[in-house]
Amino acid sequence: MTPFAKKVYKIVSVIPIGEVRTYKWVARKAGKPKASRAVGQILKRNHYPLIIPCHRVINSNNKIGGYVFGVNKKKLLLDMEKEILRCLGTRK
DNA sequence: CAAACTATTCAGC
DNA sequence: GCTGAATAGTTTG
Repeated sequence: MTPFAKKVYKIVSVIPIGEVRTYKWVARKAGKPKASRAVGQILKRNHYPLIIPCHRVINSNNKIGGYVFGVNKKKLLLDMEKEILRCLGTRK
């Protein structure tokens, strides 16, 4: 576990459901605004996918970068989380 | 330690 | 909108 990775994990795990953050945003929070690519790599090779909502981390322009299970799955995942929020919030 | 790789980002056209 | 170059960190040898 590298220090930078640790920061990234913590930051990403703080992202709320239904929200998305960009690699740049995470990198900036980690203290390395230029390490956006490194962030993506860490998420890709992370050993704790359960505590790291990597599907909530996308590139700029709200575009999905990549995903081990497929970009389409990632997109659906985000949409699914929105429905979860709707269930919890409006309790509909 | 150095080289290669990467789910990116920015600038130029 | 697409192509090319640059940045920083992880991983592997």
